Amino acid sequence: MRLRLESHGTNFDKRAVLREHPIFRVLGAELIERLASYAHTKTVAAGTTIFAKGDVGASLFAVCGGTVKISNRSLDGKDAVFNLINVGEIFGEIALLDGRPRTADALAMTDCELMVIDRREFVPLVEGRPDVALKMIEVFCARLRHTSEQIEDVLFLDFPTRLAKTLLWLAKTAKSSPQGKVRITQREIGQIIGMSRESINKQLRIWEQRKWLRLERGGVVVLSPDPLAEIAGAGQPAPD
Amino acid sequence: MRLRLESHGTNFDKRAVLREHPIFRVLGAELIERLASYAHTKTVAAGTTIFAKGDVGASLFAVCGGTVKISNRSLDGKDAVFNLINVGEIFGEIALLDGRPRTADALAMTDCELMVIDRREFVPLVEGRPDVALKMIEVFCARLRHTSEQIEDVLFLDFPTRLAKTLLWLAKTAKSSPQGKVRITQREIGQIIGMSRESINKQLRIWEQRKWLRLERGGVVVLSPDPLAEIAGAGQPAPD
DNA sequence: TCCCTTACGTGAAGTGTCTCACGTCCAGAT
DNA sequence: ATCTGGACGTGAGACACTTCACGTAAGGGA
Repeated sequence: MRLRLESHGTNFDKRAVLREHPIFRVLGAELIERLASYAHTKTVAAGTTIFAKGDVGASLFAVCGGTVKISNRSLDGKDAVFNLINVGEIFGEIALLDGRPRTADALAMTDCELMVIDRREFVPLVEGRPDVALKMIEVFCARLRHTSEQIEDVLFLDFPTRLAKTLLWLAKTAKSSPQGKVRITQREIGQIIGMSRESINKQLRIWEQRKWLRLERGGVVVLSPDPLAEIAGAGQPAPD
Repeated sequence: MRLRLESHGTNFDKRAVLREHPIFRVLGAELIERLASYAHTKTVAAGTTIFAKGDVGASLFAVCGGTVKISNRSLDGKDAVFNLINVGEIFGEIALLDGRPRTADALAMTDCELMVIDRREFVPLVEGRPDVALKMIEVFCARLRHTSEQIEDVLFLDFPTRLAKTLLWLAKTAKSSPQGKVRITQREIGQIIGMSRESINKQLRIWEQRKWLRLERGGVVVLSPDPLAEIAGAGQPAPD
């Protein structure tokens, strides 16, 4: 594991992050100050495991920089990616609030800057501030909608449709460079939609020949999102 | 659709249900009284659609009797069952709290007695009572854990393992008569785990020949749960 | 009582995806 | 400058599951 990055305490402004964050900005300046004094920051290198499934640690993480992969490894080594968490989002909120073991692994895909808030500090805050509780509930609702949609997709949609959908999601959501370039390996795409690397490759090559995208080592450049969106949105027919 | 059941207002004690319910019993007698006066009851016959995906109605349902199926229909008519809700549980909490359209269909599998609480009444309650908010968050956490596990299962486990697991879940959770008899059709089992009726039938017959269970019209009787539990728990190998 | 719908049982044929096997190319390490 | 591991490309074969087609049986309504 490379260590290109040193962990040196606070290297970004916790208060600013909290003030800008959709969940925490409902707090007044006073509570933000209080939270910021509790929270500590953490800088981790790409490849670091932030927590693993089964861990009992109960903290909330806010991503201040980088991308975190929420995934899950089966007994025979297969990986399933549930979600990618980017700047301004949070993760680990389930174990934070019910105190039970973590349901998945969290892995830093890139070098990451994280803010860590502990259950001991957060739960009293929620108890005293119903509006924070409601914000958290909103987060849970969004997660639940996302997860339900994932199940739906796996059960209902065929492979090209899911791939198109995932590609667009990655291009929109994740760390895509200026012109829709998504930095992700084909193997990782396979782990997100639960298919083999080879299958991903075959479909992507078909689309590359149609000039809808361009394949590079460690990345995909989406050239024309529209036909992909049509496939993704079509729901059933799925032309190819 | 038969109408063996008449809908005649309050035919069970709302207050008693609220007092006994894991979520609502944290409220004092006063708030229970207030909620009970807001909530109305509803009795629906088996087969009734309680709400459909895309509906904007924002109410919470508590099941006071019967079983409700939370499912989802694909464009080509396939059904996926996300969850079965039994006595003492609630459903519809996502749309209740974020006010967005329903993510799934809710269908009465049996004649059902429901209690309905509206967003207008519930949200102010949550705002005023952080402990209720925390209880709701617990419900969300449980849902999220269940849903994540479903995804894991679909992606990682092979067919017999999933079937064994589902069978045991049904026997424990659902409306099983005294000796592990589960009242469910093979088609419905297929919809829960996302496989064809024929595949379900073939595997069940293998197990029937081993005397692990007995098949009946509209039901499965689990005779010896232990070997099934072993298959379900095995995780990967999956003997058959 | 006779339908007629629904559920179960079962084989044959078709097919999508995985696995395996291989080769190529690139990037960073030594 | 070479080595070496990872990522991509691509075909052949295997196999699990689906679909289709059919038959049987049970229950409910007219």
